Amino acid sequence: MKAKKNKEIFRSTCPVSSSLDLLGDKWSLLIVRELVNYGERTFKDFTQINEKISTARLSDRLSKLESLGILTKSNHPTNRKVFLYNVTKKGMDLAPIIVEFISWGYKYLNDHISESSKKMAEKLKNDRDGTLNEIMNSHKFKNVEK
Amino acid sequence: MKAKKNKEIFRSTCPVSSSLDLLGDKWSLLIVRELVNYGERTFKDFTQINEKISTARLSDRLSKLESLGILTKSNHPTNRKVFLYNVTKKGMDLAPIIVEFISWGYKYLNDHISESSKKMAEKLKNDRDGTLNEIMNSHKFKNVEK
DNA sequence: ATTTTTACTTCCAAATTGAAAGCAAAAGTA
DNA sequence: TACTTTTGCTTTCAATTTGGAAGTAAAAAT
Repeated sequence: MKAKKNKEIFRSTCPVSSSLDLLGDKWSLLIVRELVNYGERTFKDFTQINEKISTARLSDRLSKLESLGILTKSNHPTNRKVFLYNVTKKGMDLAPIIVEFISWGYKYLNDHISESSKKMAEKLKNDRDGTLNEIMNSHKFKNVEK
Repeated sequence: MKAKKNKEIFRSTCPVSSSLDLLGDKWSLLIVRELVNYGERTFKDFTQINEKISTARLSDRLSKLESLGILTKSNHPTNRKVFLYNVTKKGMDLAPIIVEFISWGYKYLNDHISESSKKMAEKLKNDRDGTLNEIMNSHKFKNVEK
């Protein structure tokens, strides 16, 4: 059966709104943040982030992000029950967005955020391009094979 | 009466999740995009954006963004029925985030986005810092007076 | 052989959003 | 001056999305 894909996913032809139509929910960018920070994660790892995502929602988002080509899902080499989630190039290319959220949050929510985030934000403030480059080269990413 | 403000606004002390807790709904960043692009808007202007926001939601978001200090609301000089919405420095500092969404959308949703967006995205690709600077200096912004 | 772990799914209440209609005051028009 | 239109909302309610708790099945660990 032919699944009807687009029930008007996109509100307009603006790249900002269209990107938000794909990623602008409560969790997608935080899942990407996790992968950008750690490179490879399991389902359980995601359930243990500070923001406390429910397993139902996590399951939704992981398959959505996989179908968007932002992450890949593969088998653990020895444990058949565990799956490994990796970021793709398309996902890693969201790092600049994440980084700008860090900088804005550091500037305007300073007394609320953690010390470790502040260190990262200060590093970004001193050398945005170098730090971003470092982040984007800190993990190998897997790509969807054709 | 003392309104209880924070019913746990923030999910964690991460600047990414905290920024998203303030701005990560379907409309806030698009309202900011409008102000970044045009500098000053009326309620009616916002109702005419391509993405078609309902007036109920627009009203919500404008007062929320005003209370966050991201925009200001002021009287029209001659027409007392019309209000003018302007971006503040805090709001304009979201431009880097918007700009990164443009770049990501241009790269990954290229065949969906408008020609004018593509031009902006190409300009950003050639000279990110210069273009961003230009954007951020293209409008005077009003700040909340203390 | 039994218990625990992992990665989910199911269910349903609560919160958020969309769409339409209504409204009052100000502005424009005759 | 009376009437119509415009503007910036508010109200209502159905539809969609999210949160939280519980359940499940297969694999791993004991």
